[in-house]
Amino acid sequence: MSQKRQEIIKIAAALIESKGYENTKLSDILEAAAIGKGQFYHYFSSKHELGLEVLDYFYEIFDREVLEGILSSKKSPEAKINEMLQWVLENHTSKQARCGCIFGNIALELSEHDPAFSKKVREVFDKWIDKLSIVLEEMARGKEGSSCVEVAQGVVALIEGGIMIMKNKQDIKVLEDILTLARRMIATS
Amino acid sequence: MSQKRQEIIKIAAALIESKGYENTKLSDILEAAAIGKGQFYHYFSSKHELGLEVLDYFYEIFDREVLEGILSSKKSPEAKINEMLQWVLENHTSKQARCGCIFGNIALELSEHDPAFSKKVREVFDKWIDKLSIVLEEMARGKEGSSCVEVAQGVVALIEGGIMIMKNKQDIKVLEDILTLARRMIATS
Amino acid sequence: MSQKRQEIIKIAAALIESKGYENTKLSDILEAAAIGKGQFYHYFSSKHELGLEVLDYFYEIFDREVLEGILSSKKSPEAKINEMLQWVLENHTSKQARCGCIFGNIALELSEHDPAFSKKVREVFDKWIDKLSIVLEEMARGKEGSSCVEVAQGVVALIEGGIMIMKNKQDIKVLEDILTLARRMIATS
Amino acid sequence: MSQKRQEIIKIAAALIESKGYENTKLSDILEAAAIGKGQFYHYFSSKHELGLEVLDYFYEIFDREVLEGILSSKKSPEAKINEMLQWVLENHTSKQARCGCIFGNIALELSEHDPAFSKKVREVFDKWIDKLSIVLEEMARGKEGSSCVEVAQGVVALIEGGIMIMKNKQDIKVLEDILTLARRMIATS
DNA sequence: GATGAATGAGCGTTCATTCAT
DNA sequence: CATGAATGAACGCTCATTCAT
Repeated sequence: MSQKRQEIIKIAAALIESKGYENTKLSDILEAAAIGKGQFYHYFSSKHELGLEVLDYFYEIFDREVLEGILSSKKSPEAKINEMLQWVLENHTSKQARCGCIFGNIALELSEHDPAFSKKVREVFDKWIDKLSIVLEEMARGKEGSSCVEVAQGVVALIEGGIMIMKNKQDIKVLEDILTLARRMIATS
Repeated sequence: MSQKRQEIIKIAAALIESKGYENTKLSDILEAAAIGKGQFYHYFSSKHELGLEVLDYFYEIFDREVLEGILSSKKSPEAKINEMLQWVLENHTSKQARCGCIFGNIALELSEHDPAFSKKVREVFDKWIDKLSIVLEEMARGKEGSSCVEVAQGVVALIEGGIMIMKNKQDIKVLEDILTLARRMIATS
Repeated sequence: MSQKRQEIIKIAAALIESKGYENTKLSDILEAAAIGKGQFYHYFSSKHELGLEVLDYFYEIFDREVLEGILSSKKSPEAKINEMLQWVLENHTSKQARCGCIFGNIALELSEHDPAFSKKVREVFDKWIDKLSIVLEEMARGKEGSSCVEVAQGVVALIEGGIMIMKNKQDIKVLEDILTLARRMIATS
Repeated sequence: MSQKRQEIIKIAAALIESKGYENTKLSDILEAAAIGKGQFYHYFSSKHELGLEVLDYFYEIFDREVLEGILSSKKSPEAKINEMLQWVLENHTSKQARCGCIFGNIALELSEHDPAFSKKVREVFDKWIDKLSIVLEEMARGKEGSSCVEVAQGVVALIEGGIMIMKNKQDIKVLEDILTLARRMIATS
């Protein structure tokens, strides 16, 4: 994979994360990347393709850091949950509650009319719920309770909804409170 | 208020709910309402103004049916919670899990660059959390537990996140499961 | 002539004088006159017709006050010239150098593509030059000098050009200086 | 500067000179230049920007040919005046008295509502009066008379007013007569 | 590989005028 | 007489994409 191509993806990712896909114009990307139109269309067949690559880029980070790095580690399930929630909080704290979740944003912005984006986002949520569900399973050994998949889905939904409200209020405290509830949801499941 | 104006708002509301604000072109609205450009601008000063009216339109329904009709009724808090969750489920079932929550959609689509939309959405969430929190207070009399406001916020986040995932998966079952968790979140708070 | 019609002309005249013909929208006129579209089109067949009436309205004032009231009076030619120049200065002083000459404005704004406007403006200038020329003739009895018509035309041109520069600079002093030169131009002709 | 850009400016200049700024539609320019909308907006950010460039284009010609080429030359003041007046006459003769003065036209069409245009026109008039005043000063050494600046302003006003009347009458003779008066105004100052 | 000039369908908006009541 | 809803052509402008060099 060309290095320039990766650089373009990274630059576009930052723009799309903070401004949204439609609202990030190709000219914004070209300017930020300091390249011409010809170079862009040499690396990508369309803005749409770049968008999918950007989604992949975010997915790779999320997969490496959270799904693999945290949820698939050798630590105790409790520690894994803790670290995941901590990761979420830190991620949005560093962006000052401004960006929202890129997957949720894309889900709502483009899912409806673009099956390719929709599919990718669905895979992210599915995999997240799946991995989380396995961790919950570890915790739940021998205990009664709801289906771990459903709880995992609930935790993801709670986090996504929390991020949405946090972004709308521009207040990181919303997310902190939500994560506390996520902990309890897991504990009482 | 003119009847035609109301009709345009209603038609636009349906389009915006299912396609999003930016992706609903003025020409879509004109075609659906069978009117000309001039007539549109006779009733509205801009697409933006229409968008705000559409948000008001949804808020009025939500306020009348849920915030006032259900959460402010004389029934038991348990019944009110039940009816609210039921309303949410029915609302999205009737739309076949296709639209998502109009407030959440707008929140993510426009919050960032349009303060007017952002403010209206914030008010909806705030009022919903506030009313729900009062109901939770009624239920919690004498009991220990988390702050009702935070739990209410969590319930709203859970529902919003659940609707987002439901829409992305195009599967109403997601929402059913999420609402079950919402019940438990309230019960164990 | 209907009184309402006259009222509309007067209101439109004020708007057109200060904002120009094209830049005065029909809706501005309707609002200022507090009438509906139907009433307007009852009295006038088009904006264009109103424009011509407005030009007539200004011409009537100019004719009554200057061409007849001053230039055709029984006073000495010197007094008549003096009063005419004084009238010009007072007219623009009261409007704070903001409007320019309505005839000059229309001449430049519409002459090119609208023969009807062009013709009316031409008549105003012709009649002004003509009347002024007669006064100059009275003064010149027995003296040598340029043709009075040409001097009259020069005085009118000087005044119009002076008003143009005055408006552009938004400075009434320009006009004062110009009128001094007009006096000398007449004296030395 | 791109050659195409210059070509567009030149074509637009001819249209705007003869039809006015507002009355020259973008589509007229595109058609005359045989280009598409996209190309236009590749070179200019707006019609407004083009308008200012067109004004600059005319100013450069005027500055090079008249302000510098004639008024700042080493010839006698009398010759300079003569050549300037001759330039004005030839300029309008070649355009068959149809266009008027572009600076005067813009002054009256846009001065009021567009400060950028107004400022540029003001600078043209100021510089013209200034340069002319210096020439008049040369002529006046040792003689009594009015302030040269005021006379210069009067000459410019006379010319501008004369062009206006010439355009309205579509008759170059008006301008010839006016220029004769301008000569006398200078001689008797 | 790389440039940026060129394309053109589509956007939201304006506004004089017409027409049903 | 009067209303104001309705029309629709035209406007300036956007922007992803294509193409000649």
